[in-house]
Amino acid sequence: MTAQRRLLVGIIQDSPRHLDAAGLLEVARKRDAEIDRATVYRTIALLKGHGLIDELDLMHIEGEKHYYEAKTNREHCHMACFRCGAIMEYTSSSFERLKAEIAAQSGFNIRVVRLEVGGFCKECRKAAH
Amino acid sequence: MTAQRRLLVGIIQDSPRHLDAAGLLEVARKRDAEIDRATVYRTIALLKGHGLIDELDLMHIEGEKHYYEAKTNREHCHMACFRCGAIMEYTSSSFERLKAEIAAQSGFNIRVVRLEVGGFCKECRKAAH
DNA sequence: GGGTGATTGCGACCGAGTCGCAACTAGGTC
DNA sequence: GACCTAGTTGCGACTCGGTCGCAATCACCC
Repeated sequence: MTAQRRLLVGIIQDSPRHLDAAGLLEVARKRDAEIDRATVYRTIALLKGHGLIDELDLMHIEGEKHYYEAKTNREHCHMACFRCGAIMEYTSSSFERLKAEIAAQSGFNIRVVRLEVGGFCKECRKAAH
Repeated sequence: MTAQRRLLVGIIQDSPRHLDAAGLLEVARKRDAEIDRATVYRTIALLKGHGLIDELDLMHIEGEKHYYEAKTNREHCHMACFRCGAIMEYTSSSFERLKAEIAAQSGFNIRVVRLEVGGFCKECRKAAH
């Protein structure tokens, strides 16, 4: 447990928005100017491997970045609006049930689930071509 | 509609396995040695934009590649085994219902849905630590 | 068959992520 | 508290998936 790792974990847990590796580095540098890109990537890999954070693509709405969030106890999906870029979350017990169904039917030992939706949000629907 | 596009669409539709851009280029080159990397990427972007193909990450089991498949009429999810690397598909009406539920509850106009699962398959469960 | 807007191939480029290595540090041992 | 060592960091070079600008070419329409 190094100072760098404590810092990065804290940032991910406290961040209100989803951060990508570059964003995480940027925020971390404000508190530790010496922290390196490689350390950020290595810490992300470590946390991911231990199942402490989830990786998101958010439908690649903004380049090929990967975003990270602290693992929550409730499964939720991410919805990305192709027009305004808004990211919304949706939590549902149906999703939990589907996950259980998949595990039961396939015999899979599920470690990570990622449900992402792309489309147009309520506000942008009218304006969408 | 150019010969290159026809070729690429045909390959994606007929491929038994999920191809990434490099794999697609490789297969395409067997029938048209002149076809270029950029054309492959541009065609993928075109088809994706028209909603004719879906993009998959398959939980980044093998690097940061993106895989593509022709859009099917039934929603299905992809399960990737972290140990043996097998990719399995799972089709379920619960998934269709969840999609409808999300659309109804959020007011989202859903264009793309991606459900990916990572874990250990039936055969690898015993061996998994 | 000729014109033209879209598409291709090419090469240079970009940016996310990885790797090897030497310096450093956490935290266990005496 | 000083010492030791395995593990971690910072760094710079590198890989690789994907993009871009441009000149040549092609598909399609009249």
